[in-house]
Amino acid sequence: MLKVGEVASTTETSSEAFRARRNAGTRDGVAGAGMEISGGTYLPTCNGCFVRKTGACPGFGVKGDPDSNAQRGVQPVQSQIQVFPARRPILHPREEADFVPVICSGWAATSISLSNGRKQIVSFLLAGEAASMNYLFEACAGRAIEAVSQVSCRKFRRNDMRDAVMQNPSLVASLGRALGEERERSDQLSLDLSRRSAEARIARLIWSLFERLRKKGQAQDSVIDFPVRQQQLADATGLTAVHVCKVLSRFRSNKLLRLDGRKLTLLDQKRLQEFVEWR
Amino acid sequence: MLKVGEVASTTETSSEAFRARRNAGTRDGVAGAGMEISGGTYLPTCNGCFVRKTGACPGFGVKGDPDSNAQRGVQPVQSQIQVFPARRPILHPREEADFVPVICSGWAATSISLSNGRKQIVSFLLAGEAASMNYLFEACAGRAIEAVSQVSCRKFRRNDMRDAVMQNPSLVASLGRALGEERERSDQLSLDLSRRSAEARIARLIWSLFERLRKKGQAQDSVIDFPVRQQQLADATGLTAVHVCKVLSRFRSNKLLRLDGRKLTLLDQKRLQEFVEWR
DNA sequence: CGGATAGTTGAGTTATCTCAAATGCAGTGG
DNA sequence: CCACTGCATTTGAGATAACTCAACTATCCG
Repeated sequence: MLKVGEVASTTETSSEAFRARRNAGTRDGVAGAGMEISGGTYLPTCNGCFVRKTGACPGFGVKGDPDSNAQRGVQPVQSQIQVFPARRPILHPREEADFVPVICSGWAATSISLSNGRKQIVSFLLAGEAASMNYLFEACAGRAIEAVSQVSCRKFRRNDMRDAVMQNPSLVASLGRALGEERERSDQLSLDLSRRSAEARIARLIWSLFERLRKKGQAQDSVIDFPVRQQQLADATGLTAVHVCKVLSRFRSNKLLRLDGRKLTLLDQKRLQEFVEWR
Repeated sequence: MLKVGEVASTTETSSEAFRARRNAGTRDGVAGAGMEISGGTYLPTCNGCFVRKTGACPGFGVKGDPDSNAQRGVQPVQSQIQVFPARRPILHPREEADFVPVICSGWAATSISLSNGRKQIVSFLLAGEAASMNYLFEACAGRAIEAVSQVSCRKFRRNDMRDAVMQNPSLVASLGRALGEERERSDQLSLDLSRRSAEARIARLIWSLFERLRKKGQAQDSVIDFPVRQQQLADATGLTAVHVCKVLSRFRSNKLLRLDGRKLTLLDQKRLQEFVEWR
């Protein structure tokens, strides 16, 4: 069983962890945000990310998986899976890494920082998301990745991964779509930071995280796990932690949402969504 | 001779314009910012962009061009070249275009807008720059492109272009590098918008534009053509035109730069560069 | 239980915005 | 060549969203 800090190097061996998860996960048809084992250890809970389609993920290279390319004779790409406790760095901003990092469970964040400590979180990464398609080509210089909640992260060998994608037109198409989504998000981030009010930025961030989890089947009704600190919300919205706090309490008193423990409940999706589209 | 608004469809025919330019351009070894013809018409002045390496640009598919893949038997990709007057839209934000736009001469800007008119310029495009590598895969939904100065823009058929790139490993590598640069720039933009002062944003923008032109050999000493309006500087830095004006006049009175007519002179590169690295 | 981390609240400051009026500059038509 | 129009820039005065600082409380974790 995989413990915090342990590394499992693998081409196809450590897929037991995945198989265990998948069985547990599909038992009731709902994928939870993380399966807690005695002692707070989490197992991967992703439903498969971009890599799954390539047939390169050992977690899904299992016979009979309809989404897997295993049957088509694609070889899994060598990878390591590794577990990080919350708030720990996963990848340093100047690390010349030759791998593609993928979040298998938990929440992570990618950020860039000024030397005076000021920081911008560029994106949150949820279970089943590659950090960025850019890693297929080269390390994202300057970007740090850190764990928000406890995270398990799989690192695929870049060159093998890239070649596997390039030789398959339908994967190239997926790559293009993924790159497009990244671009769209980063455009919207710029627009948020420059032209939207603090309220709108926070509402939009929360809404988009909720939507992403909902699409993965990880929202129960209108409540989601929300391990993000206010300081991190501030880093993601270009605000101050103090100001985030004030806006959030305004939201609370307006009955837009509830946020306690590490659970987030959307109480008035309609009004919240107005922020998303406008202002 | 190509006039404003005219369209030249071509696979390799309209390369005369390019050949003319190249001859003129290389006469004294310096590429000017635009070759003025009687009546204010400009001809392309790029030194070749990403597309040149693919051998797909008819402007450079000429025998004996060492950078060209023409000798290696690569077919030029079908394209149209088109001239736009300053301040005119080149590509509408929701246009489902099946081509890759490349700026052959002049300045353009890509931007995204809110429905209330607020706007963020995501990048300036200089002669010899593709609008974004994303266009190789799909249209950049939501992004508008508009001419800043007079622009000539070549549009390559997307699918042919993409296939040409994908089947050549060294082009894939260039693509990766280009995507990385785009990511880096958009990361830095977010960081600017959220965490840097108005002074720093403007100084950095000006500095980076200057550097890009200098690398293309389009800076005479420390002066460049600078067709950008203050409103556009504001749209690019997330500020107000009024505030941009105030910051610029502070820069002027501090003898950091001169900016009149449509010429920009950097008077104190050292002090300006301090903004670039810090704050 | 104690120390560290995270969140809350209030008071005062400031960078940037909005509004408005004045100036300059380029292009147009007579 | 001139008056006229429309856009870009400049400048000042006042408003405000978000910031900083600081003290306090709540929560987490060993």
